[in-house]
Amino acid sequence: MADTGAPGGETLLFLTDEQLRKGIEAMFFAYRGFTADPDRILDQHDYGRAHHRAIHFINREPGLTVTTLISVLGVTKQSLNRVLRTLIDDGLVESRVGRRDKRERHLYLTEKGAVLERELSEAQRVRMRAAYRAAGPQAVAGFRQVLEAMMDPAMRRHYQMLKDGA
Amino acid sequence: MADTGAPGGETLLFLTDEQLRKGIEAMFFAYRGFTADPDRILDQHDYGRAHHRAIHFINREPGLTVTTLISVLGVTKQSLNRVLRTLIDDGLVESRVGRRDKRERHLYLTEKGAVLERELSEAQRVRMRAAYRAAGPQAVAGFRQVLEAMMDPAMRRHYQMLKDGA
DNA sequence: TTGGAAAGTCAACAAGGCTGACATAAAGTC
DNA sequence: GACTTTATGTCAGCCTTGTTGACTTTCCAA
Repeated sequence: MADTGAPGGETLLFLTDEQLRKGIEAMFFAYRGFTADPDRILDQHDYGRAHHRAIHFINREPGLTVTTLISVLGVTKQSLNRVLRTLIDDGLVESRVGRRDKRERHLYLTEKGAVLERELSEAQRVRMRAAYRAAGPQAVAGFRQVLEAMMDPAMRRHYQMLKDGA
Repeated sequence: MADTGAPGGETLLFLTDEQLRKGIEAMFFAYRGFTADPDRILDQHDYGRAHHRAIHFINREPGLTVTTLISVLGVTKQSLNRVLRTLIDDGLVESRVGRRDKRERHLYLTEKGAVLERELSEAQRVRMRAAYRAAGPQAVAGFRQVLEAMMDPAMRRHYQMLKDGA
């Protein structure tokens, strides 16, 4: 498919179906790379991607409640619970009863949990760093802009909230 | 975590752990948006994401063999076969015996398959288009550069091959 | 002619989504 | 104080989609 013939061909070239398709495929292939390194580590520990995600956000926002984590991850409580249960039983995550509201459970990584978190995130950062370095600062800015625009509003809110520090 | 104190602080700011983490989270949240619209359509048709992926690449490269598709998708033949079986039985995909090598099966979308493909990819393009438009051409270029750098070499080869037209 | 590649299939299993139902404790409301 | 709502946990069952392993058929190529 060639240019749509829309006015300003050059500047709108990036909106052709062909360009969009390339973006779609880039997302698909890149996401595979994105998860590949942590996946290998998780395998060794008998954990899955779901554990990684929980660990990531508990580390990011220590003391967050179960409800918040459910909302960030976009899964059901039953689904999260299964994962959380093993992490707590294995001593990677601690669940503390809320002080103000005793119904709430606040989640924290234990030292053991923090160790795994660092291992996972460092592996992921290595690849990210290489990609950033290869592409350069301008590209990185664009990368983030497009990704942000691609998020659902609810997800963008979570992202923004985490964005500028806890 | 502040600047590493490395030389050229400003230009290397995008390589801090904090910046890398934001990129990681952006990937996570954006990928959810990326798959959300097709997922809704697939639900209605009683298909899953795996079917979408197969349909996408068969459309992209009509006549590709099962082995190639397995390699592109990065799954086992048993896994692909289950998905492919339903698509063939439902009349969305046609499997033709190879002319030169009769062991090979070449995959094509039927008209019915092409209809669903267009529905799915159009939904995905709508979001992509909006994101591209919001971010602008420069950002899009950067987006693609970073994603490309993030891929595993084997995946990048597939991407490149598809990149410049079939 | 024989070895190996491409494909298909069967069986079994696991991770991680989901829904529905039900239980408990703690808050909040009237 | 009784009632309702919220947060959490848990049991049971289902689905998709990934895995491994075994075995078969077809057929190209050395």
